[in-house]
Amino acid sequence: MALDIERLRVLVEVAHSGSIAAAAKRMGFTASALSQQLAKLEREVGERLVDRGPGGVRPTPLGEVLVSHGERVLGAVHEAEDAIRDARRLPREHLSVGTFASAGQALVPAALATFRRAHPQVRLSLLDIEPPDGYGLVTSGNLDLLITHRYPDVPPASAAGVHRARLMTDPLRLVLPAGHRHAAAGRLPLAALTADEWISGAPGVPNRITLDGAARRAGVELHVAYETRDYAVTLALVGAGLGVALVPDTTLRSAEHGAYLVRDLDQPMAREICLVHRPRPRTPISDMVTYLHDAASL
Amino acid sequence: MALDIERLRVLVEVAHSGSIAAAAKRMGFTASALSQQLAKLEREVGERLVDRGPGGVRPTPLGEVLVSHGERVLGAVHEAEDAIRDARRLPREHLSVGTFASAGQALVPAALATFRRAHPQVRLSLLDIEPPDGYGLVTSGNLDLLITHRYPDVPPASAAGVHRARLMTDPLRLVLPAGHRHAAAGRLPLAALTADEWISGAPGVPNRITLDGAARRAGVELHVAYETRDYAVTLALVGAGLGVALVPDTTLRSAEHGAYLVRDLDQPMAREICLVHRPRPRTPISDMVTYLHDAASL
DNA sequence: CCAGAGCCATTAGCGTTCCTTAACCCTCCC
DNA sequence: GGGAGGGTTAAGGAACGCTAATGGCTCTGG
Repeated sequence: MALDIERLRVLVEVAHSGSIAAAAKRMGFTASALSQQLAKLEREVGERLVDRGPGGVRPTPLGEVLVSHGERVLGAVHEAEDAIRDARRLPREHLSVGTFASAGQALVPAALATFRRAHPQVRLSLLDIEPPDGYGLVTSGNLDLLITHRYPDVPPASAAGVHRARLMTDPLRLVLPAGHRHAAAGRLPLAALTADEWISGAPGVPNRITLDGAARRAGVELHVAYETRDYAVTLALVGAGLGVALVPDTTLRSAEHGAYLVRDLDQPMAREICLVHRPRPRTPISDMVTYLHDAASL
Repeated sequence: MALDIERLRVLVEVAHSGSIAAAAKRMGFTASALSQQLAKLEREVGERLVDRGPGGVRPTPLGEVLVSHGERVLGAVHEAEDAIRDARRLPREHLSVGTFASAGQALVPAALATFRRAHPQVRLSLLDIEPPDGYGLVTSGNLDLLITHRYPDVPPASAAGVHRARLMTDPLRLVLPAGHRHAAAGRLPLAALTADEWISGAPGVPNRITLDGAARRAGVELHVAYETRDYAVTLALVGAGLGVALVPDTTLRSAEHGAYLVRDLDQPMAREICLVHRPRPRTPISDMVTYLHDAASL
């Protein structure tokens, strides 16, 4: 067996993109080309590597294995290219940063602005990546820097082969409608809010996992009436008096003030915002890490 | 810059083989093909990667960098292939072992015989590799197992990315001609042997480095009159009364007895025999490691 | 000193591979 | 039911990489 690396790259890109068509667009090929290469790879391996479904493809278990190994191969290639650049004293001309939606509002713009002043010649690209995705993109070198988060009770993604460090701790604060019956309280136990309707993510969304875990530990049952993962929508719903919610502090700081009150739970919780990158980052990646830490410490 | 991985493989194979022609033979291509691929790679990188000399080529400094990265890439590909084999429960059909010359006499044959009984369907290939070479072959996956050694005072090869463990300690013993003036002694200081002619390797050969280091520490000057790295030749020279030498114990045990005496230095020295392989070896590599440990403990 | 052997670079030419185009099948959704 | 998005298949054409042949270079041996 001799795996062709270009085909491996196709598999990885397809897995990252979620569909053959999207991967083809990213790579500048037609979907037909990728389909053929993928079929050939499956013939070589002797087993299906992706399940074709409507709306896209998903790797099979064996496909997952090969994707993760393929990411390591591509990562090693990227490191080789970086080494050549370093040895020849050539500057890096591109930097790609992935971030989750709610981090993009305050943290990232400030750091990006500083970066642009310091490295005007480096082309920046920003990519929306919802945790816990994105680790594979860092491993394969497609992504230079990933800004991700870890909510309480959410099992941590494996960071094998990459470096992950906490950027900041972001408290999850309690948001109540104006005029809520507990508006006078400073800190509230979860048990005082069992009669309220909650606004959180759908099952599986980090915010929801954290909320469910807290409820379980407090021995209470909460009623999630509205499911959204968008905190702007959440705040609008709270402002309309439809329920209560847990919202990260950074999101509140950059949000328009509305008809809601911010309080805290008696058992404080927080999400961690993390940076993920390949080991031993060099400039300009290391600079961007610095700027992000600066922005986070304000 | 987008490094082509097949060209990287060419570079690595050429570096390992020491010449384009030899690498071409190994890979089943013509020398012309590899020459072209190598030239194209150099054009992409923008700098020379190998120095063409008579009798072969040697990597430039930048070439060395790219070779070591290329080895990691190829190693990751081999790991991917192994993962596929494991996932599909397919047996491994080939195992390649590299060893230095003087280990092949007792240790390796015993282990290989056991291995052949346990895994008759696995094709074995044995390769002569003189330390400190061979680590790159393990990294790239071309070699499954490397039996190497570390002599005192010899700077250790970097084992980054691979696993190295001591297989056994092999004392370096003093060999004197029959009838030597110190034949009655059991242990001798190096200072007692400054009048003798020594048999050792040429400068740079591990045996010689160890001997020079010991002489330096003892504050004495030794006279190396005969240079050979072949211990059979060494023993024959000693037997002929031409000088004294340091010879590994394992070599003595598998050698024909001759007209020489075996004694020890008062400051005992030993070489270490080490096994090098990729991390997390699976069967049958792990079995071979076991058999080698068994053979070493006899 | 010259002939021969090795080794590498170059060029011409061929063969294979891979990509694109185009058409068809499928599911989902308005 | 038709359109949109996604995946596959078949056929042509372009590009890439290999082989073969030639020439230059160095070292070696008679």
